Amino acid sequence: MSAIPDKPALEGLEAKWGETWSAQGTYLFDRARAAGLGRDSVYSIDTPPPTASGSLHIGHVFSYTHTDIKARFERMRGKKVFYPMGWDDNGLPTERRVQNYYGVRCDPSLPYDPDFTPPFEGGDNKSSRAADQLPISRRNFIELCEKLTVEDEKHFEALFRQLGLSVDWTQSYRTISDDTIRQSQLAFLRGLERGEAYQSLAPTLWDIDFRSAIAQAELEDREQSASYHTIEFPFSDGSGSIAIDTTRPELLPACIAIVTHPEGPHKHLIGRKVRTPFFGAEIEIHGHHLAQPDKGTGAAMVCTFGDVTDIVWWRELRTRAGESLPNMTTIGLDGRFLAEAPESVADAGATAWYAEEMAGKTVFSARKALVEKLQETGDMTAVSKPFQHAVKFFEKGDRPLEIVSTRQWYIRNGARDAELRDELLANGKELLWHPDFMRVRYENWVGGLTGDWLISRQRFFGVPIPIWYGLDENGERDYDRVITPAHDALPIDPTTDVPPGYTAEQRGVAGGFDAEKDIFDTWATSSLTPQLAGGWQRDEELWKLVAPFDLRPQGQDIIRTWLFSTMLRSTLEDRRSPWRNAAISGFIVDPDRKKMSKSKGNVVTPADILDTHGSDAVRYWSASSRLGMDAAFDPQNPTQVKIGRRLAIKILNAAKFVLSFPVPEGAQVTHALDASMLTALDQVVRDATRAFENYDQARALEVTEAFFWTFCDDYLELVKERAYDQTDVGQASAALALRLALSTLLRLLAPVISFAAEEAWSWFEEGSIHTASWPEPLGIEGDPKVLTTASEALIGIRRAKTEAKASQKTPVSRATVSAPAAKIDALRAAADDLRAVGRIAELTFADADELAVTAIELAPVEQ
RNA sequence: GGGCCUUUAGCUCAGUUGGUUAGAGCAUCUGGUUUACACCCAGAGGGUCGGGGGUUCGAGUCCCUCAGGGCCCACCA
Repeated sequence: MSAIPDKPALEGLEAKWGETWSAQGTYLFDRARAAGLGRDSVYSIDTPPPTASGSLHIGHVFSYTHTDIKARFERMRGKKVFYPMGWDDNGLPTERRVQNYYGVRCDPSLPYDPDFTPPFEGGDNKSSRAADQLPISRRNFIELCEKLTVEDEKHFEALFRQLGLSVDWTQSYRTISDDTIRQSQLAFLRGLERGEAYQSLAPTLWDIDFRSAIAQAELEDREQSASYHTIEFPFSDGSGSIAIDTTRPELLPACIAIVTHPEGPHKHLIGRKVRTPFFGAEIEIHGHHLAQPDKGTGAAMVCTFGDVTDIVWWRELRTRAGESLPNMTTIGLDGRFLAEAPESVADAGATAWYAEEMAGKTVFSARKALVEKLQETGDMTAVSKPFQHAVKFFEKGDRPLEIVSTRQWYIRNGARDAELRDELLANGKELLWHPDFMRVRYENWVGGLTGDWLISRQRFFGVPIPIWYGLDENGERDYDRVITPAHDALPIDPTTDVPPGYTAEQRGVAGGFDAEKDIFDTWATSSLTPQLAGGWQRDEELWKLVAPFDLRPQGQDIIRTWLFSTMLRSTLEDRRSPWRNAAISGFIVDPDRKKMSKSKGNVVTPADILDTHGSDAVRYWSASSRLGMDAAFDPQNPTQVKIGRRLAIKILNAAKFVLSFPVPEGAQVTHALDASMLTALDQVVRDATRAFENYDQARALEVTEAFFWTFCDDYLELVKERAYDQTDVGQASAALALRLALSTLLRLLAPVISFAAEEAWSWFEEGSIHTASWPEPLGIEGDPKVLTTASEALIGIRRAKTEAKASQKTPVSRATVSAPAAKIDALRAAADDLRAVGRIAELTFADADELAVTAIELAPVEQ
């Protein structure tokens, strides 16, 4: 126990208690006890690993606090809380930050330089030109990634500690650690052995700047300006032409077909042959239901590949001869046109013109050149005014995606497997969602999947795909001969490790082997966070104690990525949901209801807010919003934060006051008013407990807070004279009731107002409030009406004094409270306290329909 | 085009299975106050519950419909 300060204050509580909790191991997972008691004694949390290289924003504070509140509640209820923290170091954000911070870029062809030092440190986040970045080896690059993420993680941890997250910091993982790489590679190999992972050469959504394939879940639409270009395709028999509209005229050399609706206005042309204007490739007009009769001219050109519909047509259409359509690649992996025109181009002059005017150019420049040419030849008859239309982008990319054919690794996700899809939906139904309607977003996503999950990325910093390929006698990769490492050899890097049965000298030579150089998409590892945190295939005893996890907290924006992919991996590996509950936080909007984002410049740093208002205040603001609901935050005037701060200060002051009343030995609650208050408090305990159980921390806080203010403003005012006066027979009862209520209220508030509650607790109890037992109803039987009626009368007395413009301390010589008979009994039970608080010499009661102060006589003011 | 959420006082939000006169905090106004708390206390004013229709003895609450705000998915010639 510590001494009660003269002037309780919030300042310094974060540092003081943060150190104490850390030193005393308050939040450590008690694994030994948990092992003795079994899985049901544990509450395990699959904490979202923040992107280490990302910036902290107020949204982190918001959603992580929701989780912490639940963790603290479960801990006080006696659960052994497994609350780890992970760091997501993988992925493009880290690569990009390292490039700018150190002024380097990765060139995998360069050898490792053990003495390398970067050109500089601390570069800003503006993207610098690739030409200004020093090329370094992959290993050097990865070392810089590791160095910088460790620094970034320290900042996150400091903030999370200041916020008061009750994380067990000894249970942490990094997505780039050896353990993680091993588990990630192992999960992949097991999937490969079960036939869930496979490679495929297919059209792929491709980001030309990152030079990597990307997955459906990473797509986003953006509005782009475009124009319809009308192009005439002459019939091969010379009998006229058919017009099409396109926004991608530069893909004309890759045009492989014309498509129109089987019931549309051009249906009579289906099967006829046309030639691509200028380039002269002979193609056929096909019918397909996806061709919309009312769009453009009613006919469209099919190119390899302008958009995802082109992929469908390329796959599904057949010529009259029954042949599938060719893949005429024109755009390279760098987004520039290839050196040579596709072989379908029949016109020699056009082939030469292509090599001169389109080869090596970007989409934009090639389009300009070809449009001019086709206008010159008269094949392009019209160009519409620019309009806005949605184009697919990589969510982290800067230019529209192209579609190129590449060989990639995939994991089955139910898109083409009804049985798996149904299993994923069934597992989603068993999961308890908070709020429940979030399940629909998951179901929509699962139901709308168009392809398996593309997990390979042509990047550098991440988990290597742990395989090699056998090389044939010509030194070419034989994709059918995938060589895998033994499970106990993991983790491996195939670019430096040698596959079983080979020697290092056989790397890259005929009959030898070749490493897969791609890495896994960051989600392919993040989808394993329960396994990473819970010791899957590393510490099976721990895994049995924590899995399936009790809680997955996360934002609703990553249901399609993180939640879905984690569900998928668990379903494939264990045929079950990885968690019992999913708590989905809303996001933070500014006062204009716009989503906060860096580009809009309305992001405030959470450290400033915490410093200015205190962690309890910010925790209160977070707790006030229900799960799934967006919360407004105005950095200029954070109203809810200020209210939280006021509550925290009030808690300290009220506790100090209550503790100033001595509780005599053997004290009993004997006074009707005290029993009444404690009975009402029991109901608050029941309501708040049920709300916390149901993941409704906002309601738990609301009912507790409402009672707390009534407790301070009415009950405490009513009994303070009696509690102080040791000659009063009711003193012991009041002092004890106050003490019991304080103890209960502090524990009810501790999950939210964690620092102030701990501070006040330390004034009269040993040990941390956060490991104290959750309050149970006291069961003292009182009449709740006594307190509510006394409060009503008190308000009447106050109003009378306010209307007389008198001080509340003004003595009253006589007062009459009129009330219905039923209430008068309650008033009589509290008459002594009412007289004391109102300074009323003579208090009488009279019958009336409604409770009111019907007569009051203020004592003359002494001159 | 499909789906989900949302609309209650100037602002931020409660309002449980339908049940008296719709609540809280902030803001506003009027007062008080210096031995728990000025980071305080008391009191007051303020709402056609987005619009319309329906079910019901009774609707903020249930149903239909329209509109505003937000998000997700689809479309992308």
